[in-house]
Amino acid sequence: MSDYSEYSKVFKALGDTKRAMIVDMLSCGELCACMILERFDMSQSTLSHHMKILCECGLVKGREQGKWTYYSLDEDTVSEIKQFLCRITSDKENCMCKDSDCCKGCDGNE
Amino acid sequence: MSDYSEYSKVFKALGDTKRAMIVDMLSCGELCACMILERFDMSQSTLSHHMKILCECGLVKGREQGKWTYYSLDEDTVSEIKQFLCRITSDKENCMCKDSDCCKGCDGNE
DNA sequence: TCCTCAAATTGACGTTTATCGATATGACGC
DNA sequence: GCGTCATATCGATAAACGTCAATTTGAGGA
Repeated sequence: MSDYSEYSKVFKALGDTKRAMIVDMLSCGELCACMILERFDMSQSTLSHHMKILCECGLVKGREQGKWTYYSLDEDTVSEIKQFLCRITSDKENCMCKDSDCCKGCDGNE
Repeated sequence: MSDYSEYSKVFKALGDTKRAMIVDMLSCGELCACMILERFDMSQSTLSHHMKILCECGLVKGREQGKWTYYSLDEDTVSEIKQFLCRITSDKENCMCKDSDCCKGCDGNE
């Protein structure tokens, strides 16, 4: 049904403080790598690595223009991950937990 | 301003497939550890470790009752993490990126 | 008071991650 | 074509992570 492992990549990406900050920065619009780098105390190779992770999970898109690479949020993925987060944290009428032998607690079940 | 590292813990917790599944299970209501364990192919100590991580980041609450421990989602944290996700992914009028030397792109800035 | 059972903790392991410096790639201007 | 600049990739390293089996803790029942 829901692809946990796909979205886990996104959560893993957001699980790093600096990557969460990068996402926050990009939420205001496209930025080129050097602008992002300026804001952080990290090497260029480390930033590049973080951007790769953000891109690979789908949260961020890269657009190359000459020497520069511009990054921006992928709004589709953003909205998907929000939906996913809502889905796994909200009660479901037909949840698997509602049938048979789950959600009764140990007492009622043994 | 916003405490990235606090919420990064929550994302890190959700970044593991199995923990995301556990959250999904708990969204339908309280469950005791043994019920969760039944659903997974993992050792009891591994489950206990995952539950600890989920509790420590605030996503899940544990309630001990006799021999058993019942787990449930902490709705406050759930709502906070949703808000945080929205915040870092949506455009902000007074975003730090809107001032001075950011968001102009490299061309306009050097 | 024992024994049993649920859960947490410990210690070990192999894997993944974050980071860096160094190097490679590829675009631009001369 | 040659330096320079922006990024990406590589290789190394130390820390963090997921997992298990074994042990400990603590509650309940005989």
